[in-house]
Amino acid sequence: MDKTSQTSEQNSLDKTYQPADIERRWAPHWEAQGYFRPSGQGPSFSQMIPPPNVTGSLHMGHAFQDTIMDILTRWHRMKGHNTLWQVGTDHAGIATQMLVERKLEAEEGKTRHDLGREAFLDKVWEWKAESGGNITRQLRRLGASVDWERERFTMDDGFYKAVQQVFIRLYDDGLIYRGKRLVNWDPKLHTAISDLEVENKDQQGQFWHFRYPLADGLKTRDGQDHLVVATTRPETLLGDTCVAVNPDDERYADLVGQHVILPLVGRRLEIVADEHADMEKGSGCVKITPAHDFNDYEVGKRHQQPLINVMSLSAAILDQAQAFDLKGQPLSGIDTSIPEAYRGLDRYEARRLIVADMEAAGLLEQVEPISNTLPYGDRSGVVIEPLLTDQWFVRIQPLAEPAIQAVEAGDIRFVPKQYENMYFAWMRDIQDWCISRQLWWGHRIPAWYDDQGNVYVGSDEADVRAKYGLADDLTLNQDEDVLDTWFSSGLWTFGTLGWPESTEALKAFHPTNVLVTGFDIIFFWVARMIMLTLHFMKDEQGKPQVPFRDVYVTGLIRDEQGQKMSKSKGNVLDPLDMVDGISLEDLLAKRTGNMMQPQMAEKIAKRTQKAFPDGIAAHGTDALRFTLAALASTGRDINWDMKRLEGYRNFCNKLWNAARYVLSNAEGEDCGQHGGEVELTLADRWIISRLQQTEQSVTQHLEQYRFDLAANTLYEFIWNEYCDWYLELSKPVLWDENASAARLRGTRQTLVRVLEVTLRLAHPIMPFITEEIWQRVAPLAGLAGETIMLQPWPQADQSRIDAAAEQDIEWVKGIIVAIRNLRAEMNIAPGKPLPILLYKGHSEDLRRLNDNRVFLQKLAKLESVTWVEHEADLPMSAMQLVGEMEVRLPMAGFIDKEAEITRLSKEVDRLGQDIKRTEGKLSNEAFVSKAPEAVVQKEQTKLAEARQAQATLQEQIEQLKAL
RNA sequence: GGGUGGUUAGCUCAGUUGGGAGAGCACCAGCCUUACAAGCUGGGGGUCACAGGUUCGAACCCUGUACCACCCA
Repeated sequence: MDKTSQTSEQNSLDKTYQPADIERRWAPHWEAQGYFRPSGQGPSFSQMIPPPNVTGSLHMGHAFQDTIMDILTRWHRMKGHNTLWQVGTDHAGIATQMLVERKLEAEEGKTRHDLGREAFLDKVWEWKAESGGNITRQLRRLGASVDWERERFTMDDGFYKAVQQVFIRLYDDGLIYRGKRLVNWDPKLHTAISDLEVENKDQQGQFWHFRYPLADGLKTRDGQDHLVVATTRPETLLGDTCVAVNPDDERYADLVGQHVILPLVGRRLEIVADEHADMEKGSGCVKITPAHDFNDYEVGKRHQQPLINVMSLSAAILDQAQAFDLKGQPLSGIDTSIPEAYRGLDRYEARRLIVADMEAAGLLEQVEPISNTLPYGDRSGVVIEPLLTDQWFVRIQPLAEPAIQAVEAGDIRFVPKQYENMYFAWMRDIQDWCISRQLWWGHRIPAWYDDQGNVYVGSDEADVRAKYGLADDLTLNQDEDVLDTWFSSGLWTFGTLGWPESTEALKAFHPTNVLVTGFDIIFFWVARMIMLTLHFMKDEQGKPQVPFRDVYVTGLIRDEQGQKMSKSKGNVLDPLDMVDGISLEDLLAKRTGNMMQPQMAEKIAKRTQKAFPDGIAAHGTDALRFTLAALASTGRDINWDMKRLEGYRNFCNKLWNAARYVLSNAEGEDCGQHGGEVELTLADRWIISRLQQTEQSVTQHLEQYRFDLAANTLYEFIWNEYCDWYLELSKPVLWDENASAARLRGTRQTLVRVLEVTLRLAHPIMPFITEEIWQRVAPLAGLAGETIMLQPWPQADQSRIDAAAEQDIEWVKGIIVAIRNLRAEMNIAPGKPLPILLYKGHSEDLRRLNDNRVFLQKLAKLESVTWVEHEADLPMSAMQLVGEMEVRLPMAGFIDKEAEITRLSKEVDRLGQDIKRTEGKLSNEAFVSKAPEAVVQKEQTKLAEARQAQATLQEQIEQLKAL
């Protein structure tokens, strides 16, 4: 884009702020100019985007985090740092595979097995090519200043190499092992999942109490010929191997070592003594099914029990059970037959039938309704089954230890700090991590097997043969499984910078400075990145490197009702719909189309119609970003509020119009950019002073990750100080035909320069509008530069903080507000010129009056201001106090006597309450003697002032009454 | 059951070593005042969840309770 054409085509800015056109011009321009690349100069600042799912789209949570990351990036870039924000996407194994499978089913009526592995993977890549641009398009629209030239994808060859390396090294270090273990098995998706992908849901369930007959004619102490065990999953009965009683339970002490007969099956089950049996619960006996329950597995291990698996990968009952020892080796000599009636039944059908059969056999003692929790797969939504399968695991303990220490030692800092506890709690109770997934889409495990089932780990077949000295004719088959997606994303910070090569990028940008992410992902990702990075990355002294210094944890964006946004609830908001706007029809189509549960569509449509009867208006990217920044407080939940967005869109408009005012008064005029004598008015010195404090404050808030406070500070300064007061104060100067050239120059210069600095301060939050305006304002401020985004970050100049000017302006504002009050309460038209008297003023008041008479007359619309020395010169008048000075408006023609008395009485009452409270404090001996001197002093001053003001007003009332 | 966070104006939320309760939006009244009606001016509105405690003084610190949310079992 040609910059000059852009500025010269239009002579003035549009009357209202039109973000769409501005944003579409600047985003591609910045990128094309290469402004997003690291400068190669100055200290490094780097962060990695948490890679979103490549085929997904950004939701509000992403927009929130990406905005924060961009604020940090732009801020550091302006501070002159060598800034890298690295972007990329994640292959998201299970999510993407499911999506493509569904599409395949819908479009071709085929399953992935119909296609075969290779053809299916081609389909996934096709889909990625088609939809993978979504995310990056959205990021660009949000103004994200990421270095697109370094964009990475977790399935890129280079990254895959890093993943392989990590796997191989961990295996060689003995930190990865393979074994037949119980895992969380998803019977619908046919894959193992990690504990983190399991969602536990409360529900009302049933506890079936079964009688297991004692073998060999034995009886319990109280004469029963059976033990009672209870279960929520009767179908697992088929895989029972023993019954446990508590070692301290005297009721069954003499039965330990004896047997019961497993009903329906007929197997003899040993009675074992184990702590796991809870004496208080039910009968105190518990059936043990080591192959189908995590707790039972541990019990079985303690008592050398076999593992008897009775379920298929689809959670149906097998035709014949499989028995294994604790090492996962097949066991012979155990009766693994399953009664014919149950063979092939789905787990729930089997449950019904087994309960019925037990009841028929008189072995069902009772059915107890209980509240329990069931584990669901977070992707499939079906109940997870603990299942004995061959899987790969990471031995986590040796990795967790240093990862805990890194946070304890402060090498990694969580912001807000409270999240460290969450991290510690999880890390200290961490289990080995199952990293294999029975999927096709993902990083294939670099392990090969020979016909004997021996395992060889290496980067490819040739490497394996060389490494293990295998004969060329030995047949090798690669493991069919892929790695958990989080295994690869755990390498994100260094894998994207070229590791395992020792690259310049790694040297410059690792460790990264900060990670911005949601708390829901601390375990999934943050913890794993810390563990893996510490293990693999060492600095030049060989000290383990952290992946990032700070972890800034954001809250979760919810809808207006505080509900989590989700596709199935139909309450998701696309950040770009906030930006561009969307009609109700399109929004409905978006929310109800392509649903996993179409029956929800009607309900969602209704809700959507109610929440957005007119669709969503366009607000622009800057307004969205500002809103997100303003919402970024330390809380855990953030309820999205369209009203806030609207408010901040209005704020953009305010800034826009302020710029229009400044430009209309400065363009083509002498703004001091070429030198010349400059005279600064009180208002000029005041706004410059306030600007320094704003710079200081915004910078400090950004340093502390308080984006909300930074945004508030900017809002406050721009609207309530620059616009409300300074622009108004500049008018009397600019419109004064007799104003000196130096004075005009000073005011124009201040208008322009303060705006220019403010734009830079606001740029990280609102990149587009600030750039657009800056292009016009910068030359007037005597600055050259291609873009605001490479200008220096403003630095406060302490010498320009001017307390005297601030006090004087407060005085001016006090008088103006007093007069506005009088007008409003006396119902006097805003434009009617008023004659004002000032009485009982001090010499300081007189000085201020003389200095600021013009400001007062213009801004308060005064006919005259008269300084009165003697009471005799005062006509009857309405009154407002400014400090001790009385601002008086003669009543003739303006004032309703009764109304004025009422108004003053209200004020007297209010002061009375203040006085009472302050007197109470000061009459408290303990307060006066124990509170700090300054606090007591303050209260005393306050009391004196309030008393005096009250007396003055009271006197005024008396005088009015006497009239 | 264990843990964490929260409860402040009608709504969404600030409140930084304890010292006169704030913002935006909404509401009421008046204004097209030559940057802005996406605006200007003025105004009403809160037992800071509840109960104790510490303190001269508590929205803030401590204890307990209730409710909400999330995490874990």
